[in-house]
Amino acid sequence: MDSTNTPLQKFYQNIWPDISEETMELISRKYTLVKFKKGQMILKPGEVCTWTAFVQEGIVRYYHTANGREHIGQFYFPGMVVSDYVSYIQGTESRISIDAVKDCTLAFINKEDSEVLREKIPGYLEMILKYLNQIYITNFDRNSSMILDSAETRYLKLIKNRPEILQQIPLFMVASYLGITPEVLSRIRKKISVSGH
Amino acid sequence: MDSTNTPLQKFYQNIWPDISEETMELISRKYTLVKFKKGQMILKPGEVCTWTAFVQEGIVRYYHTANGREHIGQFYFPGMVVSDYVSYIQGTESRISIDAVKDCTLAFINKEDSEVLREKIPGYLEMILKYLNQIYITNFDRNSSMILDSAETRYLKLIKNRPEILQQIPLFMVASYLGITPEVLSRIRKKISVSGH
DNA sequence: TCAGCAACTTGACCTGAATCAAGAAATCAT
DNA sequence: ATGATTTCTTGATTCAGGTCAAGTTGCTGA
Repeated sequence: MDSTNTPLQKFYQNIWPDISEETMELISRKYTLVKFKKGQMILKPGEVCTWTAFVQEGIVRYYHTANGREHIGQFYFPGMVVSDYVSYIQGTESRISIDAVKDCTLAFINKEDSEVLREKIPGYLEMILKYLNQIYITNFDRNSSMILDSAETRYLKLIKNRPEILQQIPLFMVASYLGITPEVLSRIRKKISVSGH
Repeated sequence: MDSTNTPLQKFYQNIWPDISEETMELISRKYTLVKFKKGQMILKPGEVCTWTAFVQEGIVRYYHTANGREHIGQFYFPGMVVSDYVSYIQGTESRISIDAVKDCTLAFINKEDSEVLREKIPGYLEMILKYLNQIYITNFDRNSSMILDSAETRYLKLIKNRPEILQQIPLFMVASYLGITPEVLSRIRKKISVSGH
């Protein structure tokens, strides 16, 4: 196995620039790789989420189901961390679903192992805090946009800020992520392609 | 000054049940009380937020301004922590406003003093993490509700989960917090008072 | 390679919430 | 107290986005 350069290791080296070889090694050993086929469920509502995972390859999403319709909350690309953090913290039954948008490989670590790392590795807690701060900002911006911006503005911001989503995710899922129906997204795209050309 | 029982101290004792007298004393000394009159600005857009504060007394809100309209993001009651955490973390100019909904007293601590506490007090970082986890859940629930629920459902949940808001905040601000106009809130209330009796 | 299905588009119509306007009720300042 | 301002309500109308229906396009798998 290539000991550098995996998305997991890139993540740690990025968020924790002076991380030592030994620490990186210690962390890496706690993770277990699991592959999922496109469409396969990773977490179902009602289950308790006792893990967090890195996307090593492929794409994952989480979504709510309400009135028989899916509302996608986030897409996770290689290098990103995925979990139902609410269920994970509280130990409560998950109210969301997580599944594979494309064939993917995830690196899992369970709660107990995380706690071991937290106790053994000085600086691990700081790293978690730093990560949570990043997530806080990402979530804040996304939620602000949902409240303040029109559907068209949200779409334009998505093109600008997360073009990989447009390139790699089917439009009906992009629509769900934007909080609109596929029909409305189709009309927005038509309008922009006309006015923008 | 009464050394127990202030909202600040209740907060710490609650989130950190086995906190020592000395630690509590050390923390308390870093905070500075400031009073604000109803309507007075506490943080303006463009300023960098270098502090966090406890509400000791009164009510505070944060809001976005877009297209000349206010969108209230949160109300803070005694015992709650208020800050522009995005600006605080990143050191960037704030995009939100914080002001006093009622006359209030806040206990401020600045970023440098927080960092001193973080270095000196074992367990302080764990406490911050625990607090951030709470905030994560609160925000997640609120944002999910904004996406999944109708205006009426959001109002009914507010009555159930945060009755103090209905009791102490003018309706036009409640409407803004719910993401609707005062007219729509008025109609929802009328409908419920008819059907509910 | 082509049948079958899923994704995307387009049109017609509907609906929840916003907007505009105008009173009524409550609150505040002098 | 009382006039002025702010908040709340009600009605009429508009609008962004949703719904329903019917294609079209494009992918997929034997």
